[in-house]
Amino acid sequence: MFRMVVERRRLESRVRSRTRQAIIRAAVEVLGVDSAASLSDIADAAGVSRTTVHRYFAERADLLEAISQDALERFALGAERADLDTGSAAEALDRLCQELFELGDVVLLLFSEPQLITGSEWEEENDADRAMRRVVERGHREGAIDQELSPSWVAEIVWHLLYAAWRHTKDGASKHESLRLCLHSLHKLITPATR
Amino acid sequence: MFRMVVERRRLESRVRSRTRQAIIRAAVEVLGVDSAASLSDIADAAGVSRTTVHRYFAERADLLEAISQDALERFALGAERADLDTGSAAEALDRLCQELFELGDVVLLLFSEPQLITGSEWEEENDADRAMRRVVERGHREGAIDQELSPSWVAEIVWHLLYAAWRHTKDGASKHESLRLCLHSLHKLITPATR
DNA sequence: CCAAAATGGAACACTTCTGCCCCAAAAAAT
DNA sequence: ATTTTTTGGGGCAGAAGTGTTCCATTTTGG
Repeated sequence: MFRMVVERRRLESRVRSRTRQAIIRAAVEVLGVDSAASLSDIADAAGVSRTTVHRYFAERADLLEAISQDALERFALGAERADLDTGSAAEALDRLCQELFELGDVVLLLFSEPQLITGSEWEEENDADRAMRRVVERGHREGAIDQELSPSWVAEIVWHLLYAAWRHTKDGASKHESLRLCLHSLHKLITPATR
Repeated sequence: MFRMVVERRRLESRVRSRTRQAIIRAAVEVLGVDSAASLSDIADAAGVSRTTVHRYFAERADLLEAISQDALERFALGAERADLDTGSAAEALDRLCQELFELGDVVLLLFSEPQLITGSEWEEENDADRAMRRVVERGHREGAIDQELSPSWVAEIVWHLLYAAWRHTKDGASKHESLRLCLHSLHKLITPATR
């Protein structure tokens, strides 16, 4: 009896959490194309009524906040999956890029909607950035990454290369080719100058 | 008598053209920060009444169109000033970057408001892109630019490096240091791999 | 100084989006 | 099978932005 009461509301029901995810994903997709899209547009894309959207996210700002959170979590998960402490720094950075490349639509949205990343949780270094910094510092020590390039600049570049690659796919290039170009460019960039 | 009539409306009066410029510049600045800014915001930033904005640009879309045109012209002017046929391809590309870097706020806006570059005039290669392509092709012939990197990819990268550099300044870095990093990164990127 | 050009301010109707409410229907859980 | 959960649709009031008009005022140019 007690168990029932306690467990009943501990987590969201699967139905609700699936619906919530669907709305967030749809929002990312739609807002990526038109950052001024209305909640109706998002609801349609999610295959849900506008009423339902409001049930999950009372105000538009709440939805945006949720998108922001979701993005951070997905970035963190990608960084984790990249298993950065294995192999050379260059290889680790490669794997990180490959993981983050999968999140292209999120990257696209964050670039085209800078308002989203003005929250306090973006002020401090997020998990992906922290992961990048660690790899770059390791690369510096191991002599695999140009010392002229600060970790923050490398991070900036990585995000932009990912963005560029993703845009390249939107222009018709294959995902594989785009990712290849992205990694090739990154390699040349970070390789220390031969002297 | 005839001459007066003919010349009177051949061009806009200096007053009008100055006001028009002020509105466009203000719009670029304001929309770069918040792409959903209202016409009132833009009018305020331009030091002009909303009525006046409407006098110059009947609809919001007309203002956006004007911004788009203005951007194209400024890019073209930058490409022209870069004097691309002088010196090595790498040097020419450097100069082009330096010119375009001056247009940071425009680049910022175009990246954060992709809707702006969906017009037909952006479909075809614009002057800056064409200029880049020519330089890259020259670099390929002269062996100064990695043949693996297609002109379109180099162009994509250049825009992103410029954008990254401009964002870097928004994060507190000096313009000079940002530009230096941008050019340094570009050099490493385009230099053919030593084999 | 005078006429024309350019601007500012206020008001107006119109549209769109938003946030909220209620109730009936559908889906899921027990 | 029935009870709870979740959803859809409709309506409604309020906010905000837009496009337009009219008139008074300022600025410009001759």
